[in-house]
Amino acid sequence: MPELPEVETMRRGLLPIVGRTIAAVVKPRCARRPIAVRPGWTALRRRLAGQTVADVARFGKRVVLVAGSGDRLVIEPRMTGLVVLADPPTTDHLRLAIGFQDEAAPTLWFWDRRGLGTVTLLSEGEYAAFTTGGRVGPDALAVDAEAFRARLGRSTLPIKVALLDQKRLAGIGNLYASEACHVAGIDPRRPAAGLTDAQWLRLWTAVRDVLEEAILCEGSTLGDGTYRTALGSPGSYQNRHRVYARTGAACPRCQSPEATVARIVQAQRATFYCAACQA
DNA sequence: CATATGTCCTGAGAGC
DNA sequence: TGCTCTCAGGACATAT
Repeated sequence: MPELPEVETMRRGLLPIVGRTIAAVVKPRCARRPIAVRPGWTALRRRLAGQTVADVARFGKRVVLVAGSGDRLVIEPRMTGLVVLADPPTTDHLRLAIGFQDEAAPTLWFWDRRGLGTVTLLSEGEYAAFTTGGRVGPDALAVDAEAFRARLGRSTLPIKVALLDQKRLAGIGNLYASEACHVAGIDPRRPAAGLTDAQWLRLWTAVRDVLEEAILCEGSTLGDGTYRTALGSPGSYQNRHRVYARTGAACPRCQSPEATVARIVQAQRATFYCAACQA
């Protein structure tokens, strides 16, 4: 499931399209129900065709293609979406194709097996309103320690559940929330509002360290093998997971056979942690 | 307002 | 073997 590091990796892999001119916006044949495209395919074609790609940005877990006009094409991969310049994993589940005037340039594909992803075209003003309007919080890598605490610290929710709330901070998903709590040595069940000063600093640092290390590893390709970089290669951070999906394994910090990774459910999502060293 | 729950979706894997 | 069932979880609508 693409979270901040996976989406940032996609973004970086898409940078070769900056400066290219969009020739066509295509809705691929799709045997299944098409994904949500707002405000509609006709508007996408009319407003994007002929536009130069000025930048490829990221906001939380969304990829943002910035057109020369100022329009932003916001792509949300959600669970199984991929934005690639390479061949998609399969020839079905193709959701969007963008071709460029340079015929040698590869096509940009949005592929999404489960079809939960969305594509939304926003004007410059609409995008500004979206990123500052309170529906989504600031990017998890864009906040300092004080802002990090301010966004999370008033909640009585378990800290791991609060980390998942995109209205507080954008970009952290289920995998990296568990990993960050482990690195910080904090029990994921602890109410956010009860963390100590030292724990807030450790958690802010851990979130940054985990996300940045995962970006360097080009994200996590899980067992289903779905996630790929924009050029089609898998990530490698799954080899460094400390607790995620490692139920029963020895805790990498305790290094003791008695201290094993536990799996619990919080807010209908799996949480992994070590009861021995996460207080 | 804050928090909780149900919904969407496909395919892998378990269990019989 | 082949069927059915469960599960994975990001974001949002709706309920409390």
